[in-house]
Amino acid sequence: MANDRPNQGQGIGLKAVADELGLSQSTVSRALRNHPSIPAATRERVAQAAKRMGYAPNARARGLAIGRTEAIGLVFPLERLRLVQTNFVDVLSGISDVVTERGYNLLLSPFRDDEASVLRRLATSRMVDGLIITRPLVHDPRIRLLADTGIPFVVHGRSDVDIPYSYVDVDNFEIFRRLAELLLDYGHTRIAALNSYRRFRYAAARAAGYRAAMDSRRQPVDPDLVLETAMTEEDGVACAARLLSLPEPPTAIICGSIFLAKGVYRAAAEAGLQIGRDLSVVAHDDQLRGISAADFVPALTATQLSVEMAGRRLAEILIDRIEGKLGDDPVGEVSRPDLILRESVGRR
Amino acid sequence: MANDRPNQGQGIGLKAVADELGLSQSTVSRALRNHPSIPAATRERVAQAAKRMGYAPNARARGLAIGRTEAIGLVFPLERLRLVQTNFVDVLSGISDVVTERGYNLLLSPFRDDEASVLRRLATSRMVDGLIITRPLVHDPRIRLLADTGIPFVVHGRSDVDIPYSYVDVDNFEIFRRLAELLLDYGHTRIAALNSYRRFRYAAARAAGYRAAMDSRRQPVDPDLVLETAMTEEDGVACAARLLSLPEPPTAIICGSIFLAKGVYRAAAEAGLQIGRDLSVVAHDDQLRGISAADFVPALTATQLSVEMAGRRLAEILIDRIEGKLGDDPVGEVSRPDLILRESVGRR
DNA sequence: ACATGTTATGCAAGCGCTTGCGTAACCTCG
DNA sequence: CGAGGTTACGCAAGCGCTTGCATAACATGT
Repeated sequence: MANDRPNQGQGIGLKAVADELGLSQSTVSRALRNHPSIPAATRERVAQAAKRMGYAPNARARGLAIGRTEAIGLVFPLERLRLVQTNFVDVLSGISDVVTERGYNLLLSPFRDDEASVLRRLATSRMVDGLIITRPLVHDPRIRLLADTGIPFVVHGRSDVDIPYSYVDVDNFEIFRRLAELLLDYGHTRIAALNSYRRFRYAAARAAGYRAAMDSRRQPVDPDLVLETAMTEEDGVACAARLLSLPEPPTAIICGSIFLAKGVYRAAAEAGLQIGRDLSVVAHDDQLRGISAADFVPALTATQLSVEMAGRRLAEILIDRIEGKLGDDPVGEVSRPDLILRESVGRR
Repeated sequence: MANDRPNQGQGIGLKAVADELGLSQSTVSRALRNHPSIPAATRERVAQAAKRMGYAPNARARGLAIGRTEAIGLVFPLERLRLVQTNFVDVLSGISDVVTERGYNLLLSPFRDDEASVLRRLATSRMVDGLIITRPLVHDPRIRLLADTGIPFVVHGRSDVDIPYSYVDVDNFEIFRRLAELLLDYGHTRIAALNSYRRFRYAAARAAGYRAAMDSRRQPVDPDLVLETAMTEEDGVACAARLLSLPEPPTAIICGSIFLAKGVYRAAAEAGLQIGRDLSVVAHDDQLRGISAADFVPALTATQLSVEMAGRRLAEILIDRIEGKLGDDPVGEVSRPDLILRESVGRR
């Protein structure tokens, strides 16, 4: 005997509904799942009874039988929730939406330090049908790990690994390239770049984009003008202050995030500089809620891309893959930014 | 035939390990779960083999067999993630910690509008072993709904319903009462209160605490001084501005959250008022990360209680309950605030 | 040497659902 | 009116694990 308290109490099972109607479990199951072999009349009768009796399918048993849980997992470092200024919750929000629409559940797995083991456990225990991982490094070991387990997964961002995998990414190279070119077009040459840490693939790509733009105009890259920093307002203030106190300060600053830009605006105000005239600022805008480049004073020129939409696509691709709606080949989507010109840039 | 692709491919099952060692599934299962009837030697042999072969228990099958999923669910409105200033992620962080420690998983269920159906589905499908709900209303229908399904659950906060349930709460009455009394002790009588919306039980309790303090000193409560607002910095600025422009402005303000207090500080600065001298401010501090009452200038006098700890307790109580470590009676914990005196309060 | 323990392990049922296949009952038609 | 085709449903196996009970092998006491 496995269980001393079988399906009783609150548990209305398929069996109970079947008995009530004088049908077999199979028929009830099929009727509820709209199997074509069940005539509409029966299907209706069953639906009624199920509803009346308060039948709810047991997700555990169903999961075992169909070999799926109808849940996907999201693994991320605990700090990403703790950070006040982050695009993480916007991604999460996009994912949640789709998960809800498709009738899936979302298993959140924050980890403190040992991500690999969390990932492996989740993947091999078949607790979820698929996984999403975020912020890949330039060479990210998680991709191999997941590929080895055979679980469907999709990466928010790309990584330079030699195995195929699915991803949703933005063209980070292009983002910084266009931002830099815009400033070059306006006659700036001392252009600073506030970028994230280059161990992350997206930051590395942005650095390359910046360099490409400078190279194409035969402008030297001054290492003092390229800073690696976290993407918060405070860091924006600090970086801007540092840049502005340089013997030969930049005339324009590219910000990797809108939070950073906000900080730069603050620092400029404190230094008595007017944005758009004394200092040009451009940024990449993830279109997070609660903060908009258009509301900056002066309005901030920025490349723009919805990170919530990225979250949606991540979930959609993953679920399609799980349900076999995609072929066997991984799919990758990279969206290119729109550049919205506003008032934060002036001629040098 | 239920499944055309039985346990194969990546799936190393109990059966495979058993065959490898010439043992039965039962023995391997018991060995892995440290059942006392298995001698240490065998247990060791099995552990080795399992590790070597990369055995990972199938969570779905285990869940069905033991009648538990070893996962708990957290249901909350999607906006709570979207809000920039919120204590939600701190609660989440406490919950995550415990869930990880106890080997459970966390199923996140954000909902857009129809919370009841999300809740019911989660509870009846036995997809999770227990649920946490947050921010109860004064009379919250979710409690009855969950109680009816029979699933273990615990509430972050209390509600005035006539069925027993488990909860973790803070003494909100006491928080506002003490804050008000402190100000009264300093000679203030025109004391404003920035509270949340009174449909939430915690806000109603705070309102009552404020009133009790005023009543006990025979001070009239001026309705113009009691505001209902969201708990953000912006709202703090707006409310303070409104209060200060009153014909007879308050000399002291009680803030329901530290974000609100931050806004009040800003508004006071703009109005040229010095906190602690021209205007006294006190607040309740959930001890969120990234913002501390001690770091305010001047340092903010506040009642203090860790909301992350509340998150931990919620998860601990829920899991203990699931595992039957608690009796059948619900447990409730309400913590009383510490009041930390700093420099934001002066004599009237 | 035999009854009685003790120890180490296996058998098989069961968790609640899905699903391949089988089969009555009914219909259609030459 | 019987062969062949539908239609509507049921049987039972199986998903991978846990666990109550049975049992074989061996040790112990008299």
